[in-house]
Amino acid sequence: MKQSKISEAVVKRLPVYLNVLTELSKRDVQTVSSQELGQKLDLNPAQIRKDLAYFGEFGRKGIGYDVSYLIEKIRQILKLDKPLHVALVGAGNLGHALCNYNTYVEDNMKITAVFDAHPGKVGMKINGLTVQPMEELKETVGRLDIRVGIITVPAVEAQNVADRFIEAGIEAILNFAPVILKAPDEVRIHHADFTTQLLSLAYYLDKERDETDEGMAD
Amino acid sequence: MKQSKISEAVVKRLPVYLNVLTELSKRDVQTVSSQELGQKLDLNPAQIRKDLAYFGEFGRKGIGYDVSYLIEKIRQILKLDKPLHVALVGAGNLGHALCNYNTYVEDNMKITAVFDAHPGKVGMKINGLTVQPMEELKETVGRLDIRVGIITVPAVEAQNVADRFIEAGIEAILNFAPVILKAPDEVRIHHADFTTQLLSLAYYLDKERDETDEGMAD
DNA sequence: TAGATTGTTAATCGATTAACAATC
DNA sequence: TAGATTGTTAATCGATTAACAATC
Repeated sequence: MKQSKISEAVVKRLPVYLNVLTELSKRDVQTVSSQELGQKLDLNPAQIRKDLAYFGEFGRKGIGYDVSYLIEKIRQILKLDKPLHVALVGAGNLGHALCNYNTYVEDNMKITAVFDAHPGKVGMKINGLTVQPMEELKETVGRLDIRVGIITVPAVEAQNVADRFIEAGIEAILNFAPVILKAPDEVRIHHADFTTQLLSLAYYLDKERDETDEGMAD
Repeated sequence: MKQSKISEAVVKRLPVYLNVLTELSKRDVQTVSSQELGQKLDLNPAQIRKDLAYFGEFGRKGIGYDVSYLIEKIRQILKLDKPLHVALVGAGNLGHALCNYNTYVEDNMKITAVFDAHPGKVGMKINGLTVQPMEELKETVGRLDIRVGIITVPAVEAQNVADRFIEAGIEAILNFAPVILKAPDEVRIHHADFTTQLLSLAYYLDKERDETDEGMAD
């Protein structure tokens, strides 16, 4: 388990595998081959086998992978075999959306505290949780053993929130604000800004439409 | 302009550049070097120069890049030099969040129609837009020249929405549901499911905490 | 002129894919 | 045994980085 060598690309695919496997499990599928998985996910079967092989020998030659067993193993790898507590700052629409999502709950990841700097938001109930003021962040994070933070505040406030998270001992942050956060190397930061994703999509639009209609556009 | 050769990695970075450049522009910064950009974005300056050089010679040796000019050029590359209309299906919290975001508006990208399959949602006002029933999707997409679609519905409904989009002639889709969508090759699909992103974050948590506290945990 | 910085080629690094022996 | 499929090594492919001539 020389985890140091495992690339980000591999790690990013693990939850995707988990996703499909959970689907299969619900449909009572017992066994799956790398080829079947590859088809479903539009990935090369060799890549899937290689990804998994970084962490151990989970399959059986000639047979494939046992769905339940592989789910269990991937959960272990992702450290989702124990409940993992998450804090969220920013009780706007996006914050609400994330709190109401419960896909990750069955994966042992759960948002257990919500904060907002604006007094108008404090006290609100979101999916059973009460929005707390920022002043309570540090104490709550410690008390509930929260290790992951989500930032869903406007860009200007994001770095400040990150600093608070770091100060409180958060180990990893998922940032939805369109800002590059500064943080010490020990704190893992992932960027989930969808503005960027949306804009990049435009590149792939058919040019023809512009070129062909050049003269008659408008 | 052999666009065929440009990798997805490069295209994904362009909006990020645009972001920082817009920031700089607001602060009336005239000129920026690849080194400065690299520092801000935590990227190798050579990479930034190379990315830009795929599309033309936008800088001046010994000087750097003119901020406004580079913004203009990147907008052109991303086809954001003209207004680009976007439709969104799924008027839940996430849909609301995206509609209220206006970061991309200054980038010429705008959500101009919102749909929802559930009668309870139809007629709602979101940021000036009225939620329409799915039946009106095709007609509206045609009339408003909408070319990009965003899916913010639950996983089970996502493929159906995608099919409707494709039927209506949408060219690119940003999908927030945790499902791999099937679509013809001409339609570009980007995956923006944050469940996956959140789960992968867990991998990077410090194991020590588990190992050290092994005996005394709980 | 001297210093800075681009655009670009060459070198490096890393990730994906193909191929196949091992084995269920 | 024959067919299927893994785990893994080797080959390929692609992306990042270094280096430097060109030039502002």
